[in-house]
This record gives sequence, structure tokens and C-alpha cells, in this order.
Amino acid sequence: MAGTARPGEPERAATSGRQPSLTDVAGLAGVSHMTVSRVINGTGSVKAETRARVTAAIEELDYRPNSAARALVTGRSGTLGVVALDSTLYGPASTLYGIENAAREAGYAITISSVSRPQRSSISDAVENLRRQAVEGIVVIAPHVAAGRALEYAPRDVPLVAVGGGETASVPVIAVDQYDGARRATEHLLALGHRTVWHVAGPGDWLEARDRERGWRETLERHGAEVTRVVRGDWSSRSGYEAGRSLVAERDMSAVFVANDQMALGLLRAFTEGGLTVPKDVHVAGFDDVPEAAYFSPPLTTVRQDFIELGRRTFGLLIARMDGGEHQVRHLVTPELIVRESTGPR
Amino acid sequence: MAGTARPGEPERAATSGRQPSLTDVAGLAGVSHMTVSRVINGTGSVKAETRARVTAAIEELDYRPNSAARALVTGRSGTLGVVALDSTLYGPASTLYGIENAAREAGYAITISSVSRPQRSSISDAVENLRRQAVEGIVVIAPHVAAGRALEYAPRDVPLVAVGGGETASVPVIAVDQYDGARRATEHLLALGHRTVWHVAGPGDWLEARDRERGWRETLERHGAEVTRVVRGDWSSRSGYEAGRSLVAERDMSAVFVANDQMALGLLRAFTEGGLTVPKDVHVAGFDDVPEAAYFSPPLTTVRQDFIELGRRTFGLLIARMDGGEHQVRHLVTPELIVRESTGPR
DNA sequence: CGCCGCGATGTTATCGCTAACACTTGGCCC
DNA sequence: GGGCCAAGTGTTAGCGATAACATCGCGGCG
Repeated sequence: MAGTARPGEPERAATSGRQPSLTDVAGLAGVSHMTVSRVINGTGSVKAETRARVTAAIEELDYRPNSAARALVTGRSGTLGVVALDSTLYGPASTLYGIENAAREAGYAITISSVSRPQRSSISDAVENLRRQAVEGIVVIAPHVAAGRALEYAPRDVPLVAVGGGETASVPVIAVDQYDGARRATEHLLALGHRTVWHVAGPGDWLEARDRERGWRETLERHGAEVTRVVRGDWSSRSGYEAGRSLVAERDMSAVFVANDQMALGLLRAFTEGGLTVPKDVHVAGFDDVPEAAYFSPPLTTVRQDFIELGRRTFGLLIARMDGGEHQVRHLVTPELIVRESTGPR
Repeated sequence: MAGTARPGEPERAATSGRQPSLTDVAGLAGVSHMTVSRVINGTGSVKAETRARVTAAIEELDYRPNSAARALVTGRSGTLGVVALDSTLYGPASTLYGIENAAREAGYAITISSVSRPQRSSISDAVENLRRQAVEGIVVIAPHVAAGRALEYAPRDVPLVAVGGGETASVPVIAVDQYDGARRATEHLLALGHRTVWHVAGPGDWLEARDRERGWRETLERHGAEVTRVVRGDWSSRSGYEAGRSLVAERDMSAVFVANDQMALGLLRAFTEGGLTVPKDVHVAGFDDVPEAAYFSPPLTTVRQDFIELGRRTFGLLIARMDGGEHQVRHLVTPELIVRESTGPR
């Protein structure tokens, strides 16, 4: 038996003050602190009996490794950072949830840094903020042009991936294929026999809004349908409502593709107030498939994005980046069209 | 001029490999590492000219303090943990946002640990998970009985506050006054002349559901109104829809208080399908005031909870706890009734 | 029979920072 | 003019972990 401490008379850590350290555990188990470290990390080889003694000591002292000390010596913090632009929205919140779950399973912690306004400076600030936390990698959830610009100047020395944004070549991007989703929705509406499809777009400085609009426009062009004027909202139900009011007046309007479900809700409301019945007078499709979409009046045809899956894949992409691999720039997740009554029989 | 390095010939950190350290900055500025530390932390006194030189060196090397080293020596990680039960819902997500904002302003980082299912063990796991990250304090957002039970066994050595949950005496709780909100909604409906008010409740193991139900029940009793049978949902629109279908059949049903807005949406849908018109045939009120509630068909009367404010106050409460003060157990935030068409004139 | 290698363990250096204390200089007071 | 104080700076000692190397038996093999 090695060491100076006698197992029969363990040196207990003072019950007061500070947390027990490796040395305290070692004292109690009658081994060196290095042996305890080996037991904890499963490295090296330790006799079964010794391991049992150490484990018991850890248990008794309720020992927990000091993550700061470990991070200092290993140079790895075990933490990833996520920048989210308005994490109260369903999409970002779900993506974050997916990322966090995958990260936790892999033993990483997640630190968040929200950004309320989509400005290049605030996004850069958030990234900088995370770097100060010594995160090992960063995810930016900000499908916004400002984010794209911010990422061009992103630090090179910390692995970074973007969700849903940026044509930047310098940062790998993962996203749901907005263009394809918009195409599906638009083609679905055209297939119902409409001469053309109107569009309520999202804010012009959001990449998702641009891609959806482009998907809609090019689908119309490909089918030789007239490209109507675009009404623009800001993602909110309120703006959808206003868009709806402006469309009610429009003659020869029989189908609308709205860039997200919340605006679609407002639009439905405006149509109802304006005396238009959906789907009898007008067909409406949305985007996102928020959990409530199936219970709108009428239930909304929409494009489903699997945010949880998106989050998981984002985490995988970041890990691959951190390991130095994975230089492919753009990863797309395919969305799915969910048909409901808002584009149903008249 | 002190030190051995000549300012004219700065010792640059190797461009390769590791991040610059205090010593690298010190070398470049021609001072000791301790002076650099003083400049960074604003402690002690440093001559203006020296400070300028150090600042320039920091800038040039793009130096960033190593948070692990700092945490190791100070014993403070500068990180707070948040446990959230389903952070994709509007309420928890907004509360988290409020907490994170307040924390960031105060220089703290936020680490999250989501819990998908409201079990005592998983909540304890999440807390344990955060402790391993050496957080200085923990917020548990989980207005659920399981959370309450988990908190009774919560570690004593890390400051912890709960949002919206638990009658536990051991942990300070901050919450929106659910009882009062339910009272307001119910009294509003009674004041419209209804003989009684029906209730679609949330899941029985959620404290918010219980408080809202109790607020409704006792208000009816206080006004001598009949207490009807309770229909129970699970917060989802789908369950609200089913509750609505079951209520459509009910004769003599003219007012419903639904425990949250999402269920209210489903209920409205079921009523529409069932041939009941709101507000003509039935009055409906919800709870939460999600951003979409104003655009339901019809716009929903509901009880607004200020989640952002709740988050800010939660952070304040946690900080107070961490400073050792603030032993008051229960803090309540008063909600507000927002009246819209769903309880409007017939 | 001595040496090599390996399993099991201990010793020492080190990560980057702050706390605590030591030291120098110059001005001011008596 | 000697001593004291404060400003400004440096030196040293850890914080609690892991990495790297050292040590010690012991069994097998040439």
C-alpha cells in the first residue's frame, strides 16, 4: 500500500468553506491525487480495489471536479456558444432546443447570447461575448443579412457555423431549404387551378424572407404565371393582418402564399373581417408549421420545418468543424408541405 | 522604465498556436504581468501613460483574458444556470430571454439545461449538470409539481430560485399571480351576465394549471355561481380542440375560461366547426396573451403575463440570494386582463 | 540469473490568472 | 532633514486539475 495517509484515519476535508478537491479525495482514499484523477477520467490503469476505494471517497465527500481547473490545463472548456436573434420565436427556440439536447448528450454545455436587434454590431458583440466565455465553438442562429455581414468578419480561431443564414463562403451554413419550401407551396396553389399566387413576404433584410420570395417568384415564372406585387410584413401577426387588409381590396386575388404562419394568422383574420371566406373565396398557405397552425380558422396549409432535426444536425456540423473536417459550405434540410383546409375544396 | 523588455523591440507572442496570455501582453508593453492585470480589472493604480501602453499591447495581440484561469483563482465562474422545462413554449422562452438579458448586462453568462419531461429525476439531473459547470447560481423555470419535489432536495450550497413553481419553503419563488389572473378573467366573464363560467384547465400536475383552476373555482363560489365540471387539456391546441368538441354538446354553456391561449385557439376552432359563434353564442377568455392572441378569430380576451419583466426580476432575486440576502419566499407579479372581441358585445 | 516490459502508482511541472505583500520614488509635514 | 504615506510597480505563491515522466514490483524469457 503506497502513500502516507493511513486509510484508517482519513483526512477529511473541512466541513466548512470550500468544495473538496482531488487532494481531499486522495487523502480520504489513501492514494495520490493522480490516482483519483485516473479514476475520474478512466485513463491509465487502476486496480479494481483501489478504484472502489476512490469511488467511495468521491461519494462520501460529494466531490465534483473543478471545471475551471480542468479547462485551464486541458485548454478545453466543454462549452459551446449559441447566438440567437430573438430566441422567443418558435423557430429559433426549437432550433436552440435541438442543439442543446444534442450537445448535452455529447457532454457539452451550451451558453447563450441573445440579440434583440439584427444589427451587424450587436451580432459581433454577441460572438465576442461568447469568446470571452472561452467557448470551443459557436453557432449563430440569425438568418439575416446583418448576420451574414457580421460573419464575414468572424474570428477565424474559433469554429463557427451559421444556421439558416449567409451566403458567406467563410462560414459553413446549415438551413432548411427555404427556396424549395416556397416552391412546393406555390406549386401546390397553382395546381389548384389559380391563375397566379400572391405573396406576403417577410422583411427584406431576412435571408429566409428573400429565399421564400425567390422560390415563389421563380416558380410563378417557370409556370408562366403573372408575378404579382409583393406585400411585405415583419413576421408578426399584426403585419400579416395589415397585409390582409391591403389584399382584400385586390380584385382577382384567389391564392396567397404567406411567408410565415404568424402573418398567415393575421391575414386570415383580415380576410374574415373583410368578408372573404377561406378556402371558399381564397386559398392561403403559410410557412413553418407552428404547432397551432392546424387549429387556425381554417386549419392552415403550410411548409413544415423540422427545427429539432435542424438543431441536431447543426450540432453535428459544429463538432465536425471543431475536429477540423467538414469544409462543405452549405447544408440543406428539406422541408415538407402539410396540406390542410386553407387550401381545401371550396 | 522598469522591466527587461525594451519597448522598441517587443517580444511578440508566436503567431502560431496558443492564445496570448497576460505575460505576452506584459512583454510587449514592457511591464510586469501584474500591471496588465490591474489595467484589465481596473484595480490598484496605474499611471495613465502605462495604461495606454498596456491597452495598445492588448489591442495589438487581440488579447482576451482566460476565463478558466480567472475562475480558478477567484472561485467565481461568472456563469448562471437556467433549467427550463420545454423552452420552446412562448412563456419559458420569453422568461429565459428576460433573464439572459439582465444577466448579460450584469456581466454574467447563462448556461441552459433543458428538460423535456417534467420528472423529478430529470430536473435533478439538469441541476446536477449545471453544478458540474460550476455555475454560481441556478434558476429553475418549471412550474410543475415534479419541479417542486425536486427542489426540496436541491443542493444547499448553490443559490437557487424557482420561477412560477413550488410551495417549497426552502427555495424562493417568483411567479406571475396565476390565481389573481384567473380571478380577473372569471369576474370579467361573470360581469357580462353569465350564470356561470366553464373552465378548460391545464394538466393537473402543473402548478400554474392548479392555481388558475383554483382562482376560477373560488371566484365562482364567491359569487355564488355554479361550479361546473372541469375539462382538462395538456396546454396544446389539439387538447383545446378536443375540449371544445366536448363542450359544444353542453347545453347552457355561454362562457368559457381557458387556461392558456393555445388551448383557446383549439377551442375556438372546435366551436366554429360545431356551429357556435364567438362572441355571439359563447364568450371565451384565455391566459398568457401570446403575440398571436389579438389575431385569433375572434381576437381573444386573455390575461397578459409580462414574461420579460418576470425574467428580469428573477435575475434580480437570484443575485440577491447570491449576496446572501433576500429570504422572502414568494414574490408575485401581477398580471393584466386584456379585453378583446371574444368577450365582446353580441 | 539478470534484464526487459508492463501494470499500478507516485512526483513534479505547468496552465493563466489574482491575492498578498514587497519595493521604489517623491512630496509633504513637523 | 528625517520619516511617513501614497502612488506606481514588481515578485511570489498558490488556485485544482492534467501531462509527462519516474518509480516499484513482478513475471517471463534469453
